[in-house]
Amino acid sequence: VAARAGVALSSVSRVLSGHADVSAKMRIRVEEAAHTLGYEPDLLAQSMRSGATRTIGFIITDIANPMFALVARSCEQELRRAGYSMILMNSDGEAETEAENFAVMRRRHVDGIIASLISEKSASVNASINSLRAPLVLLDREIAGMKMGAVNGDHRKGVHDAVEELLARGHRKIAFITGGLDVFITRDRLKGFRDAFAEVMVPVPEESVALGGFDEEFSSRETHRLFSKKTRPTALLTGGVGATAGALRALKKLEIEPGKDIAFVAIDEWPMFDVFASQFSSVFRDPHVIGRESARIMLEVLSGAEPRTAVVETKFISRASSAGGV
Amino acid sequence: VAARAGVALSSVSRVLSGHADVSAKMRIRVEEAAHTLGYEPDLLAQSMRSGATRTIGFIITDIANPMFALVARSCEQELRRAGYSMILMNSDGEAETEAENFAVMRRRHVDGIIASLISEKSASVNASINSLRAPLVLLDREIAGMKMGAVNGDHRKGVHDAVEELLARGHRKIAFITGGLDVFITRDRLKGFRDAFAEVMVPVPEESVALGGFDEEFSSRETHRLFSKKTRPTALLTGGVGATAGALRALKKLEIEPGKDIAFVAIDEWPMFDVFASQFSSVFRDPHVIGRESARIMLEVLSGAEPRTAVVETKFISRASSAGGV
DNA sequence: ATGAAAGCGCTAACAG
DNA sequence: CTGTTAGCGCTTTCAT
Repeated sequence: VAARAGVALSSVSRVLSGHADVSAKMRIRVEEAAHTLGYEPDLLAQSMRSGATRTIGFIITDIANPMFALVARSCEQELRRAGYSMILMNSDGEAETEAENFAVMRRRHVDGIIASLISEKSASVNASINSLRAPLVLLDREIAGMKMGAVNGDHRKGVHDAVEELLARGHRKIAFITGGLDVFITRDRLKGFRDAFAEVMVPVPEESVALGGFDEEFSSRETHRLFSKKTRPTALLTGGVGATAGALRALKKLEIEPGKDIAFVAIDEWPMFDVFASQFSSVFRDPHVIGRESARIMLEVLSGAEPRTAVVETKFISRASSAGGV
Repeated sequence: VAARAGVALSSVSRVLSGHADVSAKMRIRVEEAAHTLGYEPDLLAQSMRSGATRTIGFIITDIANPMFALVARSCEQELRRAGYSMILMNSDGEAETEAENFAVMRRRHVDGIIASLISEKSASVNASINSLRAPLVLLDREIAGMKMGAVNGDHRKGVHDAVEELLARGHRKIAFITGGLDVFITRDRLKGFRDAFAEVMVPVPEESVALGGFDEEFSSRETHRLFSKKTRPTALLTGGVGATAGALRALKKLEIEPGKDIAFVAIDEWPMFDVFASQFSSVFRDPHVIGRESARIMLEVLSGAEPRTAVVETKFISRASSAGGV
């Protein structure tokens, strides 16, 4: 190392780690030497000593989901500014892969993990989490009895407002397609859905609710099933970009025009939404805020704070498409 | 460590690293002990010793660009299967940030870097690259005199075919908006643009070519400028998802309908393209192939192979929108 | 075939 | 205030 400044290595270390107890002379001398030698600290060795890698794991189903890509960007920015790097791993929708990703993160000694779990219920997940030494921040997931950070959307609100409007417009048979009940986000959305019906004392059309997956295939299949019936729903609500994509493809095939033949509300927006889907009502949440908050909570916890839950608002934005199907 | 199998640590190491020269008895005994103790190797210490971190840096402008998100997903999958992890860093369009990202990667001792540089020309980039010990794979960039891997689209082909069709339909004043000439991708696209004009002996409408940035703002501004003129172009070609988004927003404001008032071809597709933009002609390239190939080239180089350049085909897909504006 | 010991680059504890 | 020394968890000579 740059101990060729004529001093001991420990003095160098002290200077570069900004320790007190160093003379100005020493400081200058070392800094000069370090500079001319183009010295760069070896983060690996530092990590090994300190136990902290200044590395955060980011585990999601699929970075190609535009919502997650936006979250990841803002999260990475925030982490980077604080001197942390992000290790990205996709779980590809496989619980097994997800568990393996957690294991890799543990072996890599990441300082923390920000994750959107496939399911809160799977055994592998709980094993992964329990054996984790690093703090965890979950995105729209809730695991009881564990103290961890979280960023949760106020999904109930957005969905409630959307359904409220649909009900006011006279819709009764409202279809709702999104992921399964094994994740907080769906439970919260469903709550909004049910609450809106309850408020106007209308029974929930259980047979039109399809909760099973965020993937396009599930949504496409369920849309087909629900809208091929003789008495099809008059409105459709899809939760998540994948669900929306699958539903829209299916509707196209069925020659049902969303916003005209049926009322339609998309939960979550996607790239160029304003250009191509500006007539679509939506339930909006700001992915930038989600990413930023998840990073901030993580950084707080790493500096000793108690983990907290950030709630991100969702907003129903009524546009032309919710006026269809009447 | 699990030297409580009653043997020396070195033997344990030998067994777990699959070394030869170990008796079957020893192997079994150690594996058993390792298993019961739930031993997991410390990747950090391993890296420290071996010098290899099994970590690949992925540096791009913005993971929220859907094209890059798809590339990143496939790339990460491929790397993960080979036991490597991906560290993601966005450059946010800032050369300075990009350079800093390279520096962080170096300090982290990543085994390699896959990057889509902001510019091939900036001083900071060349400094970053030259001081890099790790192999580099570039995405659609070409830096002369350096031996490195690359994944380049055959952009010339796709753009050529698109412009050829537009010219055949009688268009002469064809606008072309995309990034600057300081990156291979633009130069290759421009070549296709020029070649198509040359083949039919028509002069290139230089005043309608705006090469300056992949961001929406640039594209939006240039679209405004070009299509506000008295003799506006009759066709528009936009290179990249950002450029397309910016142009479409501007056209909307100008009340010019792409595919009807003017012919329109988008280079690169985006999420739900098939649902909302199915009438749009496009120049398509498969991001999955790009991501996969970039990972493969990296893995090859890491196992001692010479870096190579993979060429990914691009395909002009003619749809209704290229028939507009005649 | 196995054990003992050195060392990767750094920081922290202890002397001086 | 500064130098010396031990050790993070692992792999790898070098002896046995």
